[in-house]
Amino acid sequence: MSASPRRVGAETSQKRDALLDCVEKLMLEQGYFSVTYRALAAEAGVTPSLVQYYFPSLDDIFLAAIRRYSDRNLAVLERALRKHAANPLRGVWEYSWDEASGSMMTEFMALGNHRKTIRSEIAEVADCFRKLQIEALVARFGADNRFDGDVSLGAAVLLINGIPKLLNLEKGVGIDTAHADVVHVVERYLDSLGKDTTPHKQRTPRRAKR
Amino acid sequence: MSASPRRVGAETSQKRDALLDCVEKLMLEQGYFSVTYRALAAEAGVTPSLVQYYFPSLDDIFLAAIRRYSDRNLAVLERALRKHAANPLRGVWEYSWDEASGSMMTEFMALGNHRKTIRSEIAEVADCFRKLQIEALVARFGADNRFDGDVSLGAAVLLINGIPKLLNLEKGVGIDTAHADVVHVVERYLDSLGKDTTPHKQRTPRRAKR
DNA sequence: GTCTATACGGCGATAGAC
DNA sequence: GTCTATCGCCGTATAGAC
Repeated sequence: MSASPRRVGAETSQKRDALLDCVEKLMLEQGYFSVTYRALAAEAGVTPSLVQYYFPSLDDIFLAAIRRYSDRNLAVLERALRKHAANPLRGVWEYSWDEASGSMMTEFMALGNHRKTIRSEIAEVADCFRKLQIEALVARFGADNRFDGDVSLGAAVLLINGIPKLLNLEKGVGIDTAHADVVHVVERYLDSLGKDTTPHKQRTPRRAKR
Repeated sequence: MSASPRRVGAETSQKRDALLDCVEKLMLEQGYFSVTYRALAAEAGVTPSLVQYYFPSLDDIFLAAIRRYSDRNLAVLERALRKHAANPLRGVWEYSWDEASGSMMTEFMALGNHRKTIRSEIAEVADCFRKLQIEALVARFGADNRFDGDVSLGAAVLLINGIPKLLNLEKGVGIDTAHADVVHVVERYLDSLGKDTTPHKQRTPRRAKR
């Protein structure tokens, strides 16, 4: 059907993979804005045209980068959940913290703010990761558990995932007021969950309405 | 002392203010990436050179925009805190939600990720705003209050401020799973604070260690 | 399948003319 | 105080060499 004459390098190419390594390096050291065809080519010691041969547009570069990065992260998450099967929220916390400390994800999210294709990819990946996490929580606490009688599994995942991101975001603009306090609070809460033999402890006896 | 020959338009100029209006319009409608000299000039009906006359660099544009925006927001925060003097955390919540829903602040934070001058300005503004909020909490709960026996005032401000930002960030990339749940949880918690006549209610009797 | 040379229009920024 | 000309980047499309 397509009549496009444009030719693109194979995904199995070693050079392509080396280029993606350089993309990550540039993103971490100088931010996504510094990833240009010319800069990337210089970093990898190839011509800009070769970069374009493997990645026809900048979006293709970032898309490939986020996919490789997510695949790696998926393994990390699965390991964390397996390791903390008895207290999966701690697994979620450890993973989220890990992910947020490297600033790759922050770069991707910033990118996603302004590139439609990146935005969709992030949404898809995040959805997949969140489902995995909820699955682990359901296995441990039951599908309609509510922490403290109020907080649904989905809400807990969102918060435990989001807090490290939030702190990292603030750190990125030079703020770290009360960060240690927040970490301390979460840590204590996670500890209290882990010590129970019952699936979960409702710290208030009343039952949530919905 | 300075020998810079560069000449810059007066800050009191009407044209300058009109340009800043257009900056906000462009940022809200199309994102900060769309704010270019040429686009801004076209929007305002002037020549690109005139824009550069008032704002020698793009940073000057964004800096002026964030300052005008923050000044306006400061008034909003002060009003919210005054309105909810009996339950300042709810004031903080309402303000934060308000601020996060318009995506101006998200744009600025994304900008701050890659522009040093913007980053410093955001940090300064955020620090000022946070101090105001903590001040209001101290007046109501006392300086060393800890919600639920664990959460310091600073941590509470960070979380209540950050959650709307977090949800907004996710919404920006197309995710809204469990958002309603989180909002519901916070709302209920704020309600529980407001109904007390005592400064705060410790939902668990035990006292935090530190 | 790999790789390159070249060209185009838009960009931020500067120097300097009116 | 207002505005133009110009420079060196950028993304990317194309045409074609090996």
